[in-house]
Amino acid sequence: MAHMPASRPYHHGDLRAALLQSAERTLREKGAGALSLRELARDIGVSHAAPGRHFKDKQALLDALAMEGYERLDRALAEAYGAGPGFEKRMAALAHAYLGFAVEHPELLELMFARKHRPDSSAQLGAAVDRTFGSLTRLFADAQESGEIVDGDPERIALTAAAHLHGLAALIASSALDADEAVAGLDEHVHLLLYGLKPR
Amino acid sequence: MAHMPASRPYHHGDLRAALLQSAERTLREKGAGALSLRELARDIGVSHAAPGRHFKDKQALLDALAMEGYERLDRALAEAYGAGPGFEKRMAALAHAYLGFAVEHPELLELMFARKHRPDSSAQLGAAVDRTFGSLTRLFADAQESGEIVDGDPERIALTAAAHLHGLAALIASSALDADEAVAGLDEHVHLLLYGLKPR
DNA sequence: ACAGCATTGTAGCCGGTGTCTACATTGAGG
DNA sequence: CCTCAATGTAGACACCGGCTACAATGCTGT
Repeated sequence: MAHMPASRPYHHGDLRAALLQSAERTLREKGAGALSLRELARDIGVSHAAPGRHFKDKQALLDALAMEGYERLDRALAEAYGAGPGFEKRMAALAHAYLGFAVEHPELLELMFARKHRPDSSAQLGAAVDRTFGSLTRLFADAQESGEIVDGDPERIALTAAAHLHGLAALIASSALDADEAVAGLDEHVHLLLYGLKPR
Repeated sequence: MAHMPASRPYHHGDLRAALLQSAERTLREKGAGALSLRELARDIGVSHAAPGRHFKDKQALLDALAMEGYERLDRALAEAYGAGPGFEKRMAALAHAYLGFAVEHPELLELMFARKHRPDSSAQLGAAVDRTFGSLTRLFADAQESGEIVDGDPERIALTAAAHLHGLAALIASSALDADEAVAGLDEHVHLLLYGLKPR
């Protein structure tokens, strides 16, 4: 089927994907609060009840969107992790990747870490969070073995770095912090994280 | 009108405060998404349009709630700052105060750092953020003078600490991180922040 | 090939919501 | 005491999410 005829077929083909795509667009442009299932359906050209066949309710759509966000963020972090050998290089790459994601998709980040999820989705999303911070855990486990990082519970150390990055990202996403400024000073931030606030 | 049983006076007296109080309650109990102006009005016993006299729209109410949140957080941080002399003591107290707030009022924290605010409110809220992190800035400025803290742009140093704390708080509020666990390991986190991840 | 059936889309309804406007009641100041 | 701004009310409107009954479609087993 080369082209869609003037009259749409009764079945859309892949409504679910179309909904997610359109939803992501309006999320980016108008924010999560302005997202309406009916408007999505109108834009796509199906009836207002059609989305209900693919998402149990609105929150299910938002959760699916959040999952997509985690996948994207994971890819970005994994790519950064492979940016080359060397702990500090990788650390800097991960930091830039995380903040870059926050700058490019602030609404999505907010959605991913929103506290309102359907109970059944929250398990998947929790796993997604663990996966996301997994790159960090791996990085620090490796660095600890080679003695580049202080001893101690690796989980806690990874959490320290994760909290630091997520804090910056969250402040950017909530526009409490100027994005460009934060990115510009990011290397210095990473340095402070690694070497501490106490003089050496 | 005829039927007013218990003869509530036509004017409520302080509807604005009552709205905020009731809103804060439902925010705590059912979350921000479940907040309805009409329901608030019903609970208080006024007509559905009465809230409109005190808040231009729903977002204005939420913004006012967020402002209250900042005031509370500021008080908690100021109190922690006065927890006694000594940089490290104050730092620990601030950290516990911030995370305590996140544990007790996760929905409020999310609301405070939501990215959807009325344009006119966002200025006030931005100022509130600065005020909130002001305690940190002050703390680090003092510590820097007495040589307890590494040299460098004090704003950036304060932001490092702020990001760290806010990251932990945000992860708690989004229930991506277990609250008790985070609070239990908080002193260790502060230590890592101060002394860095690199071995000394 | 084709009958049966699960999947997907439709139309209509319901209760609820935010916001607007016209009107009613009140209390405070000239 | 009289006016008038502030506050509360009632009704309307458009929209939304979710449900149900129904229609069109396409897959699968025989």
